[in-house]
Amino acid sequence: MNPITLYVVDDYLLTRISHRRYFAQDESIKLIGDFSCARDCFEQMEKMPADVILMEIDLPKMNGIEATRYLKEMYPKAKVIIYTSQKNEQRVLASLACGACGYVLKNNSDIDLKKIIKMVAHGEFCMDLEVAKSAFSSIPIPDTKDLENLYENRKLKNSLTARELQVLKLLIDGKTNSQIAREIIVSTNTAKAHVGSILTKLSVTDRVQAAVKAVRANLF
Amino acid sequence: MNPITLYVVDDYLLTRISHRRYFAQDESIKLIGDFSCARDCFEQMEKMPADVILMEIDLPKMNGIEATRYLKEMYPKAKVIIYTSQKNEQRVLASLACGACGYVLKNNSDIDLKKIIKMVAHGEFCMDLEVAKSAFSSIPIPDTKDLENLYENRKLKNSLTARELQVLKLLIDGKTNSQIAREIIVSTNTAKAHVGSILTKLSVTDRVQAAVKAVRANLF
DNA sequence: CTAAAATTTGTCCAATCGGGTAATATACAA
DNA sequence: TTGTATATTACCCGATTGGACAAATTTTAG
Repeated sequence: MNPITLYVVDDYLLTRISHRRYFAQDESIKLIGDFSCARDCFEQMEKMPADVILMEIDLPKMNGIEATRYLKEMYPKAKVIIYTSQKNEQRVLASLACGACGYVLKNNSDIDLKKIIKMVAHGEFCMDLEVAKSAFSSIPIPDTKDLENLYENRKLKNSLTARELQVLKLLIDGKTNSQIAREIIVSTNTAKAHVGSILTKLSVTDRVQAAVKAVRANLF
Repeated sequence: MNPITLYVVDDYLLTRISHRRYFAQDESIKLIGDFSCARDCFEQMEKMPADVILMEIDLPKMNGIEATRYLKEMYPKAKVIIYTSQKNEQRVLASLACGACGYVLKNNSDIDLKKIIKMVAHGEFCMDLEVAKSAFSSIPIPDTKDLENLYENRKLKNSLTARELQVLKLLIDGKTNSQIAREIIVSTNTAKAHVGSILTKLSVTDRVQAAVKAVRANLF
């Protein structure tokens, strides 16, 4: 089995040196380069792409999240692991959205970075449990009893007709009844009627509540 | 080091048998019980809590996601790994919200379940990369350049005064101007004025758009 | 084919909304 | 101390909204 090739991007020299030591006597992971900024890493990736990139977020010029997005776009097979000291929820979510395959905290002496790198290289996604907790805390707990309608968007969607869904989407865009009417080429009265039945079906009393309910249910 | 204790919950007998074999000759992971339904697992947990529970989702009576929520409530230290064959996005999100520490696909011959169990027991969060991709696909990619305002909810929040935020929250609940006025004990005119400046600051033209923008930005 | 559901349009009316303009009071910072 | 931002209230007006009721046409499903 070929060793896993690894790049490290971290602007702090001592961190890079410590990484070099840490991976030096390892057979299965080969640290083939370390960089103080994203651009240097990109250049090297062109010449010799690595399997895994260990990425700090706080970097000069281009930050690690942006760099992750770029790397995933250019090298979809490359695995980026965020390795930083903050577990800011926004940053975690942004990292996940940008395609990071892991998020590990520096100030966690307890973890085995090598094992995580191997797991990620092997097709797993890994995070510190602590990070996962804070990142997933914003996911609402659904009605766990009904597996088919966990987040009830299907229930909602199913209760509305195709036309009503179309109208609801426009309603969410903030359109008035007459604007909606113009868009779907019916009379204002018709648009009003559709909105009316949407309100009834969603059991709300006005379009604001309807819009919020739909957005919260992730209908659009 | 003590071996990791493990329970398996899966209603399919052959799966349980195959697990027994799989973990039989392992020193570091001790499979100390397997159950065909959640209730049996709960009973046993009372007598002897396990470190890790491997949980199918599709179970008779109580499903695995509900069971996960229950277990995390009763035994916060226990680690639940969802082990199932579907990667339905809703189910993944629900599992994460309910505190699962992992989500592994059955039909992935390539993975090393033992390694994952060890990682999870050790305080990591693990998922198949495939699962992660589908689950995180709904997270919007933020403005990656501005680390401080990744999801611009802070930007939004900062531009509004405390009073306006209070009004915005009520607006999102679908309250009318006069209802808002009653709640914060001011005149209807005042409430109207606040709503007006909210609309201006969010650069939208009506309260529906304001509500949607606020909800989308995860302001509430 | 037939019954049910969805789509369409209309009218009336009271309530609500958003914009504009303006004035007063207060608190906080330069 | 002197602004600048915030909070408060008021009035007017046209546009929009939601409820209620009624009815025609089209589509869909049994």
